[in-house]
Amino acid sequence: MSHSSKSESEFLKKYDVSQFERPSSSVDVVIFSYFNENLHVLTIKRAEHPFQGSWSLVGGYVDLKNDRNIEETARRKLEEKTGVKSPYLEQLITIGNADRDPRGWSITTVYFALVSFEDAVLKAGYGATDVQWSKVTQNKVGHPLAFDHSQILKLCLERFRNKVLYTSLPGHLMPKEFTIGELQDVYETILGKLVDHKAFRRRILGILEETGKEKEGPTRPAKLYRLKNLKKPHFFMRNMEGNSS
Amino acid sequence: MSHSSKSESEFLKKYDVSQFERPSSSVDVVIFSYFNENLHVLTIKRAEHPFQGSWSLVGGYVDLKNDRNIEETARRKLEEKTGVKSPYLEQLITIGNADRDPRGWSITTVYFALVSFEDAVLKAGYGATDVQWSKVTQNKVGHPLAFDHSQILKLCLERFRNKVLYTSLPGHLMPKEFTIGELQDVYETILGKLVDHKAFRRRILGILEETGKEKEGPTRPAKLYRLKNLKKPHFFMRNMEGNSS
DNA sequence: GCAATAGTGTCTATGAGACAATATAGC
DNA sequence: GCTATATTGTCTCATAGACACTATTGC
Repeated sequence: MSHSSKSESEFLKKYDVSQFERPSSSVDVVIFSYFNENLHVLTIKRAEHPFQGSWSLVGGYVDLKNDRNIEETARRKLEEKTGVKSPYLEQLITIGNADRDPRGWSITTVYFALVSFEDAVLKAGYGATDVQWSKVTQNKVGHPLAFDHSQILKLCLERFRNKVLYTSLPGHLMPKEFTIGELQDVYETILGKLVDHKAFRRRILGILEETGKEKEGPTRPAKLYRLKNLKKPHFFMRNMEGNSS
Repeated sequence: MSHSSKSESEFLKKYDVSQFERPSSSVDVVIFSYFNENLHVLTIKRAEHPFQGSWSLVGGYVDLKNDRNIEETARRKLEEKTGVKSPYLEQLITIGNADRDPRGWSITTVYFALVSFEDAVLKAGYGATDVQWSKVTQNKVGHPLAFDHSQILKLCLERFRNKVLYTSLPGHLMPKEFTIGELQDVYETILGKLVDHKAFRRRILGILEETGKEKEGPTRPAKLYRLKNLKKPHFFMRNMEGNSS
């Protein structure tokens, strides 16, 4: 501690954390999953005021006693509602202003998570009377959301959609083993447009590995793949189509 | 207010904002500029504890009375030190944990800004005894930084460097009019490697417009350009070279 | 055989990398 | 002329898009 000095430690001893008014600090997690040919986002029905009885995204206050950092807050909330322990989790943005919460100045750090539908076991838990997957269509869910959560969802979808153009992120929405066709369906749903299957295969094959198994069906069986190096997502050198900026 | 109800307004009336302990909320701004063939970042010498007398990035607490949102906090801090009113400003990341500030749990939202050297008029102002551009070399400045600011700077440089591969961001470090060669120098400094000049011109010309003027010198004069549509930065469809992920 | 889905072959278009060639200034 | 820097020409290479073609299943 080269910067430390007697006067600094004395300063800290006398420092009063409640000296200035602080905004509230929360974390929201936009949890996506894919099933029934649709993207879904996890929503909870709020048990308490404000917005009691409204649907909202998953979120909560940072727990200064138990969370070591804000990402832990996000993981805790996510596991509390879905039971999923190591999802794809990425920090999206932080929104802070005087108006977003009727209780006053509020700052929220928004994460977005991708979980496989099979892995999630929903549980309302503390603060919620219900929890459910809400179908995402047209940058929205079918009901209004509390606070500025509709805006947050929209922002998140835009970022996700853009990132899908040059990453393998949708792979994290899949079960452990899947066919290229199934993965392409997910890409097409998220992007809202069809993708050439030859170009898609060529591109995506680089980050998949064969399982040796096949998916049986009423027509020609498809090879089952899994994601290669699950550590970090892959970034392609080129975007898939129309640049969105 | 469809969600509102008598009980909600009563709840709000009785709501005590100091009920739960809150972390401190600050904003840090990594302000970059380019001159003397080097990237520089703005640093201030701290007037107060903690880290009194150390150099640090520009930052400060959110002012609940005067800032309408956290981006305004960032702009306020930036203008306070540089006088620049509308720089390129982008939110980078939010870091929150119990250890980064000796005063306790602290959350900071980090922005990064690009300003033209000519536009900045430095002023130490409140909380600083000095302010200066620190030369950036090897992901670092020449002196230690307070708090976790060295880490934040490194993170910021990595993100910036990566973004330079597919955007026109370095254009915001230039004076209003500049030559393609000058812009290429900036790209090369940031990336830490040489760039083929033909490929660079081809790519960058799409987002520049001629001023009709030329830069005189001891050799062949170079055309002066300015950035096209100053509104939003351009994203190229392809990266410039080795993908960094 | 047919229908349906899986998977391949192959041509074109775009734009980056490499690098040689040419242009224009001061001397 | 020579030097230095600016600017262009052009070949190659990687990879996306388009789209026709072949393969394998159930019926």
